[in-house]
Amino acid sequence: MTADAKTPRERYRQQVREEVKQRAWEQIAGSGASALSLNAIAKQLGMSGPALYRYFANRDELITELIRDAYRGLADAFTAAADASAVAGEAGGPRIAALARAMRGWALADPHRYFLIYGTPVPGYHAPQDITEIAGEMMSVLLDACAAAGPEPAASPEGAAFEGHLAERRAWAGDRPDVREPALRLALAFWSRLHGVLSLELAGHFTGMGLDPARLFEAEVHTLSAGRAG
Amino acid sequence: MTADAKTPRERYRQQVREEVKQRAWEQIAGSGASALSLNAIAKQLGMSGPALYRYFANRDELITELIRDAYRGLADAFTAAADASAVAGEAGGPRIAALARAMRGWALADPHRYFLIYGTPVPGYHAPQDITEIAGEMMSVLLDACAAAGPEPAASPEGAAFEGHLAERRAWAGDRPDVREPALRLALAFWSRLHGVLSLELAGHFTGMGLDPARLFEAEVHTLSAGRAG
DNA sequence: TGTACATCAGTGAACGCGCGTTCACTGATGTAC
DNA sequence: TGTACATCAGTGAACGCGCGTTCACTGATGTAC
Repeated sequence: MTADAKTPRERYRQQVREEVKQRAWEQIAGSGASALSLNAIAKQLGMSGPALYRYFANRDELITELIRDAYRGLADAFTAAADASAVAGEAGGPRIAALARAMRGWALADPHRYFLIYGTPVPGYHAPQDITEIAGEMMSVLLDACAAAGPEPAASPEGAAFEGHLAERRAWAGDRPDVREPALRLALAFWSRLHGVLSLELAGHFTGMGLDPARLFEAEVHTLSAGRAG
Repeated sequence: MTADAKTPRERYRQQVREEVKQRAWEQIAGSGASALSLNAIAKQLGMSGPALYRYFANRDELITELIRDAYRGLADAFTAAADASAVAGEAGGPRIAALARAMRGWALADPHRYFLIYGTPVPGYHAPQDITEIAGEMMSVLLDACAAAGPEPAASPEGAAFEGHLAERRAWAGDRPDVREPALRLALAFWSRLHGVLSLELAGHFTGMGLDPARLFEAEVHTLSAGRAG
């Protein structure tokens, strides 16, 4: 009953599913996610259109699977970066910077995969719960790094008020009393700032301006990680 | 030859064009930009499909027009907010905060319009030059506010190095020697941070977490505008 | 080891659909004398 | 003011296309005795 104990048929099934998804990604890279066509994928695989219905119930299931894989990939990239950082003896700011760079590297490796998660939302689409859980897993790795960086409580009254708000809305961080509000705040800044600079880069808004996206990204990383314990 | 000296036919033409665009927006709001269909728009307007070709050369021209209008709208919102802020006697931080809130208000009024500019890029699409110019006009209003806020040069070596990079890549700011590098830096932070928090909000990533997007936005506005001359 | 049966991958035809776009045409509106 | 002509909005038919999906079927692979 282990994952390896598969019949040849099951193994083959899974292999074809993977090939279908790979072609799907190629198609998305070429013409966008909305243009994804089951028939076109089948043709590229040398089979007839209806054959794909042996592997996916319909088009929506394939897309959901792609989104799930995208989340899974980003979560794994985060985990791998955190582990490597730990092995290297980093913590605090350097650990946060490592996560940031892992995020950018993952996004640059396949921008369409990134946009499938964080791009224009598909009207009417709601991610199934297991995908939400993967997103939570990702956030958990980030929260570990942020908590370990020992961020100071906000100095300004506005900042303190914001942390008060976060104290009331802690559900998204899971049941983790060790993660204090300054860490929540740092994690949210990490997420939204890096997403901001990264999505502008991936969409090409900087290249038209003659700016170097890598330096803009590093500048934001610096604001998040500089002077943190580690 | 003024804009008002229009023949009735020209006036009617323009009016129908506007109606077409309005229906196009409604359709985008309902099923996304990629599902925009000329035939469906025509049906909603009570005319046959081919009739639209009297008003738009093809589907691409209509989409480009929508994108142009979106940029125009955001630029106008910026200008209006800057003017109102000036009338109110604000400058520095408050002026920057006013621009930020104008940006959010504009985006919330029609999220799809926002995503048409800043969402997932359409593969192969390149905006015509006049659209780039509108983007520059928008940036110019932002730069005015940033320069007037008198931001201090970066304190850290990394920050200084970044400003050195910006000094070499000033083309996007136009020929404006009055705008120093700290102002460029502030404008880029404004743009990327607010886009980050705003696009996560519009895509619904916060609501699932139980967070209040308005407070997250204001927290970022605070980092950009607090303690600035004004 | 061989036979009988069940499982399942893949095919080809078909359904209904909506798309963008072209074309030749009708009929109303505007213009010139 | 009236007539002749040009302009132009809008129609309906048609083209070719690709889509998602269903269905009844063939043939290969695996399973049970």
